[in-house]
Amino acid sequence: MATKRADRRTDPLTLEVVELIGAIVARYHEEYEQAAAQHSLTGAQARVLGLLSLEPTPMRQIARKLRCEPSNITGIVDRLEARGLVERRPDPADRRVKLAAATEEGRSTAGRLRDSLDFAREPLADLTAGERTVLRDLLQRMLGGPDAPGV
Amino acid sequence: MATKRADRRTDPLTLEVVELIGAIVARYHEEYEQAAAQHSLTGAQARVLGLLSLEPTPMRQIARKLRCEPSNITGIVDRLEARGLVERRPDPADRRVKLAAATEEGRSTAGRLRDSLDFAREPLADLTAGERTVLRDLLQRMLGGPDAPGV
DNA sequence: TATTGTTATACTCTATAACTATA
DNA sequence: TATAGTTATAGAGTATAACAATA
Repeated sequence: MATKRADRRTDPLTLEVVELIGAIVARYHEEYEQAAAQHSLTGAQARVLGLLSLEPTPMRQIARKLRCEPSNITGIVDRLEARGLVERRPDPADRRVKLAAATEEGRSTAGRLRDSLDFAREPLADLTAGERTVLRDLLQRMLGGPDAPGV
Repeated sequence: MATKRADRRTDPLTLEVVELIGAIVARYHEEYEQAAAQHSLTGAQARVLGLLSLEPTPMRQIARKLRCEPSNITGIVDRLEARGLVERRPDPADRRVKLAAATEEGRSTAGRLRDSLDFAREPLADLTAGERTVLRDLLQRMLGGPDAPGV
């Protein structure tokens, strides 16, 4: 008979893939922190700056995207602002809101940081286009891709 | 002519896979911290406890495996020890060394924590054995697997 | 009343430097 | 002298609770 779904959660092949994903996650994080440090940024600062380099964002929304308490964002943006990478602007539509926005220098720093994040790009370059397509599709399904039920 | 390796670092398909890996990393971390919190552990405490549940380990070696300074391990083990999950033992071979070891309760907690880390296992169960094999091979090559040059 | 951002507080993680006890 | 573990210190991230300004 065919393998049951429950069995597929604990079989050796699955555990092997779980180990590999753990290794990928550890390495990704390490290289991300390293790249941030090369620009004298902490990981959290780099994530916020990367977000703001795309578009000005209310403090509360930054917290939602980073999945942390809004009170933490105050300090992180304070430190980025002190370095001239970010500025706070009023929101014309709602005077309670403050929009955090990357400055010109902030966008430049964010861009250089993105370019230095070679971890994922570099090893992927060794795969053929076909292999990368397969990898993309499998990862999408793992995350609950476009075809996933309930999305 | 064929696509050059350098181009394969910046083509849309590669960037798409990079995005997906970022999403996997974010979700993995989030669920790991969540699982740790359910046992009233921080992420760092959970990682150390997981390590010690495998075998007693000198303080210095824990730091090397977690890639942090040895002085940090003192506090983390202190807190785990205060909760009875870990104990310090002398090393008969070298009186400078202290072996941190998980207690019976510590091993039990580590085991329950492992079981609750369903993120990777659960979505993988939706893939067939063939797909999981392909995924394993691709991830191995990304990490510089057995066939990688220079290993 | 509810929401936005901030402040105050406490805890943890982190790196650095100096200390102790061994080797 | 070199190494293992610790202590002291300072900066950063985190959650919680309370607050002022605005909606």
